[in-house]
Amino acid sequence: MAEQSQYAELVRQVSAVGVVKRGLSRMLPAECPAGPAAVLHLLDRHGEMQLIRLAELLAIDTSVTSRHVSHVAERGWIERSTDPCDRRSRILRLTPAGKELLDRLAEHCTDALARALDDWSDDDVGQLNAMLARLRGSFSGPGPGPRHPEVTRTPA
Amino acid sequence: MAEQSQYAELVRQVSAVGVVKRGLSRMLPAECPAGPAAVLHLLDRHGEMQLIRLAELLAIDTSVTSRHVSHVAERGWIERSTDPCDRRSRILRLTPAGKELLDRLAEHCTDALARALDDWSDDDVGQLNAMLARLRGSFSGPGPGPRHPEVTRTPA
DNA sequence: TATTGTTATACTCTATAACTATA
DNA sequence: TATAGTTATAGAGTATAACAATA
Repeated sequence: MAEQSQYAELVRQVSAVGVVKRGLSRMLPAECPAGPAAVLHLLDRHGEMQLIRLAELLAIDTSVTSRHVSHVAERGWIERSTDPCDRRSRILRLTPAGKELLDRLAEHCTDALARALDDWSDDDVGQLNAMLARLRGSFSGPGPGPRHPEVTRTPA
Repeated sequence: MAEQSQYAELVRQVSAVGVVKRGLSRMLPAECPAGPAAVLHLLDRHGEMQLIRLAELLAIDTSVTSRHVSHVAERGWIERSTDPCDRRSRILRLTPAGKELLDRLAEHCTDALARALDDWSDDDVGQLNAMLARLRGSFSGPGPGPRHPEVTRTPA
């Protein structure tokens, strides 16, 4: 159990991760922004899957996932085939073109990250990855609690 | 210097921090979303300052900062007084009402975080904070490199 | 009736660019 | 001319709700 000042600092640090995200986004081509890129990455890493599972891995709503998926499907980077076992669902699979794009992005991002993080050891990055994964786990668990209650509002 | 697989994982982890950010946002009242809340927090922590300095601390554009500041100023949580030394700039200062709101938010968030992170030690949180700060530093430095170049685009 | 996926709508956060007022 | 701040516009990302098709 940590102290309150640590929590406040954590909230600030998490908010400020936005700068890093935007930095990473700028490495991506306009045609394939961060959301769609994450779709390609997960399909490559975990293999073909249904949309609902993809949404779980992305930790976002299925409606949003559906749009990202449409984006990459329209460009031929993935294909959607109807599941013969359950014709409601569609199987999402990376195409060779998608794999090519992904490899190109990975290479490009690696170069840029290697420059930005040249003083980070492999172990440093591994530790940060582990802590972020743990943080996410702590938040997806029983839920972070209810929405903030009543606020004494100053009239607009 | 870390390996490529670690970088790829880092990109995913950073993207996925969004879940945590949204979890934190849900703790906030509708009247004071995350952006404005960060303004209050920084003014409390660093004392009165100009908008341009606030934008630096938030690591966002001054135009965006200006809107967040207007949001909290309209609700009486901060006051903007013209700097007598330089009448172009305005001094931003937390009001007692703003301080009250902030304390209420801090208490509420601390409770929720204490529940979500009950198995994190003070040291764990401190380490994560330090690594996130370092990560941000690595990205604000000489710049993460140029935008992604040409993409062999599949016709839409 | 429940589930998979899609679409419509709205909100937050952000950047770029054009503008005002002051230095 | 340059700087502090504001506003207009646009884009990415998200959630909620309503909907279609299938189970």
